[in-house]
Amino acid sequence: MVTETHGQEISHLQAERLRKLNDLKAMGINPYPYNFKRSDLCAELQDKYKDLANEERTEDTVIVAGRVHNQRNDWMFIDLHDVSGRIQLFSDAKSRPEYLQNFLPLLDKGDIIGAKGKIRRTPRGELTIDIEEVTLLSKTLQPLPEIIEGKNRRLGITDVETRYRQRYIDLIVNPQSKENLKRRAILVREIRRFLDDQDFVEIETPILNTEAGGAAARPFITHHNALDMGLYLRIATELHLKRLAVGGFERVYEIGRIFRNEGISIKHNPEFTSIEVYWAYTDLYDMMELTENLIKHVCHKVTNGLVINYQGTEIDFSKPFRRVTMQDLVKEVTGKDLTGKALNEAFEQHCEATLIQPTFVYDYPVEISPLAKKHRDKEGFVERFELFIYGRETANAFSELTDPIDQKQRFLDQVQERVGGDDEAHVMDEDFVTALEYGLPPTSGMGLGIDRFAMILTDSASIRDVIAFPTMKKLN
RNA sequence: GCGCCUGUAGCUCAGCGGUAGAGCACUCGGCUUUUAACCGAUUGGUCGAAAGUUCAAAUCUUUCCAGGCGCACCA
Repeated sequence: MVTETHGQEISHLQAERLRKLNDLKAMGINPYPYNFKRSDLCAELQDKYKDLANEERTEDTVIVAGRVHNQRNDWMFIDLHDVSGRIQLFSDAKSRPEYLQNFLPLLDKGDIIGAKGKIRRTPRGELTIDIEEVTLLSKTLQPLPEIIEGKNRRLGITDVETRYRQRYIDLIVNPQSKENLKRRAILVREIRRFLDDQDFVEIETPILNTEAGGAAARPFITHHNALDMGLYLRIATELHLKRLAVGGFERVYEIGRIFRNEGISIKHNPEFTSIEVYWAYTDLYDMMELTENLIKHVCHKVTNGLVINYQGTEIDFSKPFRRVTMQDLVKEVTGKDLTGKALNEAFEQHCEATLIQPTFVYDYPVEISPLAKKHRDKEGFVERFELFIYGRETANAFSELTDPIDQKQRFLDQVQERVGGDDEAHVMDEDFVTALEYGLPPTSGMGLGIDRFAMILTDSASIRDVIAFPTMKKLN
């Protein structure tokens, strides 16, 4: 049977749910009520009664609420899931009250319900609530993918397009997807906690800017109507945070969304989240310490350990991270002693992919680092490091360039490159140079890709598995 | 942007010139303290879209749409 709702054809599965919805309404039941008070979460009950023996009953009445994931034997057994976990509900078809006999068959898998009853453990060892009352809290009109769990049964949906476009379905039926986002939330929380505990201050800087600076990347362009003015979405938070350091915020950071108008891949999403940290009166080597400690802290809090498995490869965060200069590394791998852009190219081509374990690569050529301070000893180099994990750049840091005259010249060099056809070269930021003229203390700065770090800590192959709603093409 | 691959029922997939299929889900009946419950019956499709070749197209060709992977770009 195919009928219609708001102009769209619907399947017989949806029609069946609509029929049940109407039957419920005819019974005087509001399928979308306003609130519900529960006494316990499922996981709390599982823990509280973990010592309850098989076949043992209690007189403890509890109230739970959640989504119906499965039912067996004409709603005799119901698997109910809430944010914490699951519990089984029981209602004997032979002895249940008439209203339940009429009401329960009008439910569907996926419906949100509340239930009240006494706790017991079945002969098979399943903690169960004997239903006394059931309340419909939200009727589902869409059929859900398979959500029955079992050893030989595949779970949920595997179609990645559906998973990304309709993440709510993915989250309902695929426990791993929910776990990834939970872990990401812990990761972000622990970064904040680690920095806040050391008196770093989080400050939000503009996303809309008249110029997109602080990185080499193509920006997104938008428009402000009232001002009739073109604006760019930020490609980095760097230049604003350093202005804050000029203003006296000696320890400052921002966790925020960055937008880069570039390709999409397994490790690139057009919008992604970075953290940038600026720490006055310190240099690159202090920042290396801070970064290593931050990563170890977060890894421990998220995974409960320091040795993790990523895509079948063990990654060990427990030992001191390797530290090697770009020149030494390139020489080690290729036997060549290079400088400048050639050094960086050789590094990217031959070395990056080999850096599986956490590795700080430092001392970068000045040509590719227009915001980093010149190396105190080595001509042609800057004080910069990048942290590589699983062959991927995960963090990037400098002894920040604080000399306004040098900074102006570096910007001018970038402008020349832009004129020469490099549309990703940095743009001139006169006000930033002016800020430096007011005095930026010696400062180290570090940026870290939250999404890529989250991939590592959730064992996700794709960046899209740690972004709730990744960028997708419009349909039709 | 380029190359390779994918798109069939709510979900997972088979079919690859000859009437559109399976398992699970849904619905109905049976049975009732299950653990993928079980037994039986039914229902369910513009085979991503359009055009072409053919007596005949899910299947072959072309174009388009969406997605995946790799390369390029990049963090």
